[in-house]
Amino acid sequence: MKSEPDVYSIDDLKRDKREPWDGIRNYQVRNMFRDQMQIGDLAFFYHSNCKPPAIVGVMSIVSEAYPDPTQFDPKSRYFDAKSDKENPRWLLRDVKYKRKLKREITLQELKEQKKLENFRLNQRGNRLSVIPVTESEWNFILGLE
DNA sequence: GCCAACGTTGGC
DNA sequence: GCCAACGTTGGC
Repeated sequence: MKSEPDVYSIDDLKRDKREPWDGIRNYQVRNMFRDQMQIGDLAFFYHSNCKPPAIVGVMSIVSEAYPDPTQFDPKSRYFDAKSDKENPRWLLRDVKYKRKLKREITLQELKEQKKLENFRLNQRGNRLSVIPVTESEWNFILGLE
């Protein structure tokens, strides 16, 4: 799961311990939140749009999917005037801090790994901010730590 | 700052 | 339903 560190970083999550992962405005990600995730699932925290982009920590999914309140807040940058309270368009899940990696695993390093050729993060043009990770990819990446 | 690779919007 | 124009993401 990607976040820009100057907006919300792994250290922010370490401080907050638990946080709603709000601001998702992409239908594919919305559907993943709704259908694919389960409470207890683990996720990597990825710092995007920074130097260097890297996987920096591990967190867990700790809630079911529920409506993202920022879509109804006109003051929020994530406000969506077309969303309806009766039928909310955007969902989120709460995540909980688990740990920081012992060291950052940079995108560059991930791209150098033959075993991660098919990893979605490594594929060009991939702009999804939440990306599925297979169990073998997960274990391999943790082995790089 | 550039730009590739999307996703979204809206006219037709 | 098509597609041009526009907006966004995010690596570089």
